[in-house]
Amino acid sequence: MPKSLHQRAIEHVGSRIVDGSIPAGEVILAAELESELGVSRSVIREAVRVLASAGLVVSTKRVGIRVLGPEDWNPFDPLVIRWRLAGGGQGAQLRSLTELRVAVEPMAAELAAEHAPAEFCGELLNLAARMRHAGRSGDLGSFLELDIRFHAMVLAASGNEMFANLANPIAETLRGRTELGLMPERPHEEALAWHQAVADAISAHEPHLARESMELIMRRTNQEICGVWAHAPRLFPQPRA
Amino acid sequence: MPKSLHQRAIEHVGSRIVDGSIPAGEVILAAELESELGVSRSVIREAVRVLASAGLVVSTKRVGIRVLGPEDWNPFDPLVIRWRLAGGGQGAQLRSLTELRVAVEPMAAELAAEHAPAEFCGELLNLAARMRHAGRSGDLGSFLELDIRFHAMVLAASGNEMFANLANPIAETLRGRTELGLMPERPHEEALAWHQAVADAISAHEPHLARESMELIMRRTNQEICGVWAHAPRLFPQPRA
DNA sequence: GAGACTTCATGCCTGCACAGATTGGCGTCA
DNA sequence: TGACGCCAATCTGTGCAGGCATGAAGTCTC
Repeated sequence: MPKSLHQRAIEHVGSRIVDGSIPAGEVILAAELESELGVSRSVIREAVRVLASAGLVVSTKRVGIRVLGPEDWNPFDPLVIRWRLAGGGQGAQLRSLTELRVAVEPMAAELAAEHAPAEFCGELLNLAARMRHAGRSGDLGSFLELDIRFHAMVLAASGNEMFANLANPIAETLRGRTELGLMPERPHEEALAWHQAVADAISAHEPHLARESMELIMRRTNQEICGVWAHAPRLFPQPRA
Repeated sequence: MPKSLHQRAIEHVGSRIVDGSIPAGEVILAAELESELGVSRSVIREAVRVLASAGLVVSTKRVGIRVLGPEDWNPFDPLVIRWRLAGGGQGAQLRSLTELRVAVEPMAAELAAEHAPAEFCGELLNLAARMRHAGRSGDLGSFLELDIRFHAMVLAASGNEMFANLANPIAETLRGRTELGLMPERPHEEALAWHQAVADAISAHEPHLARESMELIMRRTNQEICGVWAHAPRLFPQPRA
């Protein structure tokens, strides 16, 4: 599937910046990229503009396109997240996203219990039942996809569009977790019960119970993931802004 | 200060989309924008590419530049957040950001207590002391700026770059809250004590205490903000993805 | 209703002029 | 001699104008 030249240019440069192939501080010239990719100026210029909007580069006259470091990247940019998950900084990205999940999902469950429309409640109950079935029969592939849809549904049901927007990176987190073999052979019976409890509490409009049930899930998630990547270096910006 | 034509084009089109002047579904032509802004194609094309990366538009051959609706916007894009805060959707944006704060900041405080380098602890204690002084003397302007720096410092001290990146929108949230007169005449003595407790707990490396103290702050914040904007409509995407 | 044809806006390319930041040379002065 | 300040050359992104290619939408025919 040959995408547009524009997208390929973004991909080519952006992925190399995020995986460290092009170090921060490096200065590249638009003309270099033109000949390197065999495309014209307009393609390069438009791609650079998009990369600049993600904080990956700044372009200044007479000097060129300066590559910025991780402290300047927009960590919520979907492209940045994807490139980080694909490359070497995978562990740090998974840990960051998991910490975000642990913070956000209990709140999302609480809000969902207050505001979720009926369709979402029905779908949540449906998903919880199917998760139990898939989990008990050991169908890990189906379980993963149902798990993804369950958590995306809770985030959407919160009615907070920022929460809902985290569904995609969180889905990638869940996929990454299973790909790396951080999941148990088959889901714990407790986990199945907790998901059911979340769906029940949201459907019954019990915010406090929904939050607590989701916190149980997140507590285990946090142990599973953040323990593994605890050694990965943390990024601290300059204290003085 | 006349910015670059590129930035002005982004601003012109993007702000009109977010504030609803250009409704979702509308199709605009690049040629229209050229004559409307009196700039050349390259400027328009580069601007459209950036707007497309934020999910505001999609451009397809033979049809033009189609404006997308709020459900497709990237709610974490700094430009989108700024435009939403500037326009009519201000209330919903403030509520969303506040809910995000309430979820994230206790977790950030917990992580900060585990990982924060010494410089951050010193600065936090310093800021807490100055906040108390400014708060008791009724200097609300200074208090606001110190409050912003305090919360930004906690987020940075968590060592999670996604949390740290929320400092700017959260700062705007705090400014918006005071501009709209949602703050008390002078800060409550309790609030001053809670901020001090957060700084103390982080400095003493007591994660649980840091989280609980921050939760006290957030609980009040949530009451102050989300109560006011409770009526604003919530955005629910389609349950079926 | 299926397929071929026309249409038309974006995709992509190229040449040119301009603006502004860096660099280095030049002259001045201590 | 050496350090400083000014100015001009230079280099690179910014913006402009125009061209052809592409492919999706609509139309027409069978």
